[in-house]
Amino acid sequence: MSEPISGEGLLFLTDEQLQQGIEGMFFAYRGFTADPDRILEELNRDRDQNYGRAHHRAVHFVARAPGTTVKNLLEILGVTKQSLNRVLRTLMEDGLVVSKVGGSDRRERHLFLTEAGADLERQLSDVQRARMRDAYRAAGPEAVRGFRQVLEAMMDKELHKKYGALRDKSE
Amino acid sequence: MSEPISGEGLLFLTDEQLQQGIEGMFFAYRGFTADPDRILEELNRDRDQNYGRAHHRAVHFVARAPGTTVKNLLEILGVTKQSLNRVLRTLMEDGLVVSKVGGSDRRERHLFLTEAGADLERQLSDVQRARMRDAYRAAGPEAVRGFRQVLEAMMDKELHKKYGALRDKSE
DNA sequence: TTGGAATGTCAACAAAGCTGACTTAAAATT
DNA sequence: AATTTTAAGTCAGCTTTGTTGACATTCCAA
Repeated sequence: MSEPISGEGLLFLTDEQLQQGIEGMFFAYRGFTADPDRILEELNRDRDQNYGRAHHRAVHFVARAPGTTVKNLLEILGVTKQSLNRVLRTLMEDGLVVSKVGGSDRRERHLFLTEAGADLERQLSDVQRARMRDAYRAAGPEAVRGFRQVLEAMMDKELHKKYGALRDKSE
Repeated sequence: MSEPISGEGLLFLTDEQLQQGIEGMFFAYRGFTADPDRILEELNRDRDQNYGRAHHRAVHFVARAPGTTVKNLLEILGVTKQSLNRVLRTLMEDGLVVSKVGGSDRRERHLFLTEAGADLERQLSDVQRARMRDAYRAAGPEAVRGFRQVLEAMMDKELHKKYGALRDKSE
């Protein structure tokens, strides 16, 4: 078996190497979501309302960009407003999220976590960060840089820029 | 703003850095699945039966480990047999997948792609590999190594080992 | 020969996405 | 001032993809 050759900046990538990257993403994403999924499942045991990944995502991005509008959240999550609305409604009913009428534009609703919402977010965030931290530590700082670079190159640039702008505004 | 310090092998990871990793996974996974999703949507236009990500995953792993059993596929995909069965049934009805009764154990069904199945798989695989290739090229060989290392560290080790064993057998 | 494993199937349900049609309020534009 | 557009929300209905639970069949292995 001959090793793939990589000259300066030029990469000879076999289909097998790419395929392994693809499967790496698949398996890693599974690991990445496993811990929050488990926590939500446990929380759902007692309760009537069931929270899933959609709720996690909503709570995550509201935590990260407090005061963001529904419109913004829709763009980031890439779902329809009907779908998001169902999620937000339950979160608001349960007192985890509140919406405030916009100051300059009163059509807009700005979203915030309540204390209870922040608590849930922290629980989910903690385990996910722990997994990420362990992976980073195991791979080392050089690998982390590379990891970030490849992820960056794989995502939709427009969307990511938009999100970056949002986050800056919300601070 | 002070830069995070990283000594030899020791990483000081701020929550912000980890959070960015988490969001990197989220956005990158979206990009990662976007192209196959689009192709499937186009194919679904004309047809009666609709294929989605579940079908893509099934076809992908059958292509990668030809002759694998339903049991194995269940473990890899992490879904119930009822859920997988629904997907496999439509794929078999449409002549994309065939199952053969096991030689040594006749309870087992070994799965294979037909020519048509391999065609679909190739279509989906091509765009996904193209995206991966572009990302790899943009990030460079050093980054790719790091990327693979972090993914490796993030996934469930047992599952991945099991999958590796399967692939080896199927060759 | 019997127990258990592998597979498949039926029914019913839930989470989370979708489209389409519509309302309300407010901002923007003409 | 009137109209159009935008933001948000709602209702109804549908699809995909996951879940349980119950059950039948086949057939290997103890």
